[in-house]
Amino acid sequence: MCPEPAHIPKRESGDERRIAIARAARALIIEKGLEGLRTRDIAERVGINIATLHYHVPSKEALVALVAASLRDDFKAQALRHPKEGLDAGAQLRQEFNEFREIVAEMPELIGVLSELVDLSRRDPTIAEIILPMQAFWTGQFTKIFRTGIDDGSFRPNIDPAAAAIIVTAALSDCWRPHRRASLEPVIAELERAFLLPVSNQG
Amino acid sequence: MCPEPAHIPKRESGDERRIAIARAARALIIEKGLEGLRTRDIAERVGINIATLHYHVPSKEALVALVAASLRDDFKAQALRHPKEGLDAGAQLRQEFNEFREIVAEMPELIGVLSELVDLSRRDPTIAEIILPMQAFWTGQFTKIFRTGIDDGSFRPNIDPAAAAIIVTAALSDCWRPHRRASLEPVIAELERAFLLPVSNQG
DNA sequence: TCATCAATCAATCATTTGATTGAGAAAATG
DNA sequence: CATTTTCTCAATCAAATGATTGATTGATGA
Repeated sequence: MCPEPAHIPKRESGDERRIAIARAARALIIEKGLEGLRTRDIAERVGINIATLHYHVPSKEALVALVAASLRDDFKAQALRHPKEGLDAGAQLRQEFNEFREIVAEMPELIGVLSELVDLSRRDPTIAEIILPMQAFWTGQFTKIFRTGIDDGSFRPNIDPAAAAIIVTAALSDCWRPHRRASLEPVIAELERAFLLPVSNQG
Repeated sequence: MCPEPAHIPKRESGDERRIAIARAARALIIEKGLEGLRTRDIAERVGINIATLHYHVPSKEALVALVAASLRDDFKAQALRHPKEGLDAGAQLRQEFNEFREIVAEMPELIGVLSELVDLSRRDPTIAEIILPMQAFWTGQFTKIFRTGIDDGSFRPNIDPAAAAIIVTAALSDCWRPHRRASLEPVIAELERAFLLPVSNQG
């Protein structure tokens, strides 16, 4: 079923409220952590009653799932923002780095909340179902890039694509933490040196 | 002599109790996450009353700090278990990898709890004071190794030691997660290829 | 033997917290 | 307008939870 195409807009729609709730929840997860997340705080930040919150999101469990889904949606939207067809492997890798820079700049809480939910996925199958495919997608993007780069000779030939992809995503995620934020650019530069072959004098 | 009569509830010294409490708390943090950690559960696992728990550890905050300190102690003990003097840089790097393998094998919860507390350090200065120096120590070990390896010519000469250390520690920590555990060896192998120079055909 | 103190527990407290109820307001519908 | 549906809130509940109290137990030393 597609979303209703040319229907008349409702009043303050439930969808908008749910988006506002997810946004507030994400901010609060960053501020207080998953263990400090309270439905009352979310309602207050959105500016609604706790009962209204429960009208739109039936339970706290569903709320965390909503947050997970919102992360996935934002992440996919970001991944589709930049075309990667026709680029060589090195350019694709740099494009991925740029996308990460944009995420850190424009949705600074995304990686942090994602990191908390990846932990949560260990013990919550509902969340795992949303988060793990998303993580697999991100790692998979790098894996494909590494395969391409090995094939066209621009990357170090003895790379293990899957292992390298884990290293890259783990390093980038780590640089999201405040006390590591300043290291993002040096880390990206080091990752390039680690996997790209030095360019000889090319035109 | 110290044989233990099994059926008699033995009274333990304060230090022993605190160690048992920290151990139980670590296990429960892995099972339920920091957000699912309950003082009652800890007391039950240790086999003591909730009031006794509060006698030994005054508050939940202090309890988490106790866990952080126990992580630090275990981590330092492990770091001192293997001598690294006199080894060349490559051997030191492999020694660090071996220590990590031992931690994963012998204290499988250490890295996971550490990861949760690193997150917590973002918002809790008391925990940050314990955890961040510990993290800095670990990263610093790798930084020193990379400097040594660059100097003696066994590592890729254009390594940024600090950035490379972040990459290594982030990648290892990431491999602690259950769905990444199988990737530990490939990731370690890839890290070696990324930073060590090929040894045989060099010349 | 007895006084002292660390260690322990049953019972309970005071909040916090996720969730519900029932009533009502504000659109949408006819 | 009347009716229905959607959305909202004040009040409240029941359970969970961190913490405390007051009494008890066992070890130690004088």
